[in-house]
Amino acid sequence: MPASARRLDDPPGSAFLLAALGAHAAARFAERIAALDVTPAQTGLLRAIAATPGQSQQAMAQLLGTPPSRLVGLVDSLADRGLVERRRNPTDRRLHALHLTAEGAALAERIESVGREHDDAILRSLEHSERSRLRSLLARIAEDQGLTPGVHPGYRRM
Amino acid sequence: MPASARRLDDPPGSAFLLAALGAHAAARFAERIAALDVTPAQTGLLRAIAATPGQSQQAMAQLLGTPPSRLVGLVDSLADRGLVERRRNPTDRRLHALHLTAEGAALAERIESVGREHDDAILRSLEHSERSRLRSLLARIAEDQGLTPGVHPGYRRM
DNA sequence: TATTGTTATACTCTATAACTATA
DNA sequence: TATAGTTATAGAGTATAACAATA
Repeated sequence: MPASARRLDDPPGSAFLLAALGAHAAARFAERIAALDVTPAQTGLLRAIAATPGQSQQAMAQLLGTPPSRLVGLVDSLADRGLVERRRNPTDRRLHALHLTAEGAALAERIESVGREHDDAILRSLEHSERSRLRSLLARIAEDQGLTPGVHPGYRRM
Repeated sequence: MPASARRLDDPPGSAFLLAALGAHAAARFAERIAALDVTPAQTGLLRAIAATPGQSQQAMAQLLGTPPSRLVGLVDSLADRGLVERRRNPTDRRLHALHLTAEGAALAERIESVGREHDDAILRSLEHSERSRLRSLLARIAEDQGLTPGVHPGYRRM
């Protein structure tokens, strides 16, 4: 067997494993939350509003790393269902502060709970000690790579 | 602070970290190989052909988990550049066996080398012993979750 | 009649840039 | 004139299903 073919048959690197497993985890999560009739992007926005309510759409767009125009559609889709509110700032009427409604907060908690089930399903083959070791390794990489905690980088041009 | 808000401020689970880091790694890899004028999907196909040459497009589509119609465009894009060859089977002229050309094999090796640089960049914050521990944890999850080794699950409806 | 590969069509997602309303 | 948000438009990527060639 020629050297080139041998090399291509080699197992791919850890970064590839990470990408493959990440895509798998994301797809499985999307399936779970589809039962709640929300998309991953909507979920991330709900999470972000819950974590820091009252921000303007511009500020939120910057936090998530998305063009403001994309945020409009996401906010619309949640506002139409009464999950999110735009509150106009009386001082500067250009600003729309984002808040969860009571239903939005309730849904966010349901999603959080689905997330825990999802976590267990993905990590079921690891012991508890291994899970925390994995978690700390991943957290270190995420910090080193400059990822914003709790924000999926998929909002940035993918 | 109410309980609901506290919970939503909690760090997300490991599966979320995995998804976020995987998307990040995939995006950085896409940037690197853009210099070679190939996309991640093309890269995966080149890899698959290199690993198991001579397969029909149907067989390849099944291996990658993609509709055969999607494979046509990918193969076209590589064949137009002289990287991949369709060889018609004289016995059954419906079948097109996929092979790399010499240039295709050379490009596949360049990509492999870019992949190693990419790996180092993503994992630079970990010691060597930590990298192998991470690798073995990820490999176990991948196997438990039924991922085909060396194949990115993104070929399946995303 | 069944199968391989291809093409045609339509749909989803997204970014860019023009536009409005407020300041 | 500058900024927040919105709308319009166009492009990329993909799946579904119809189709042609071959068996």
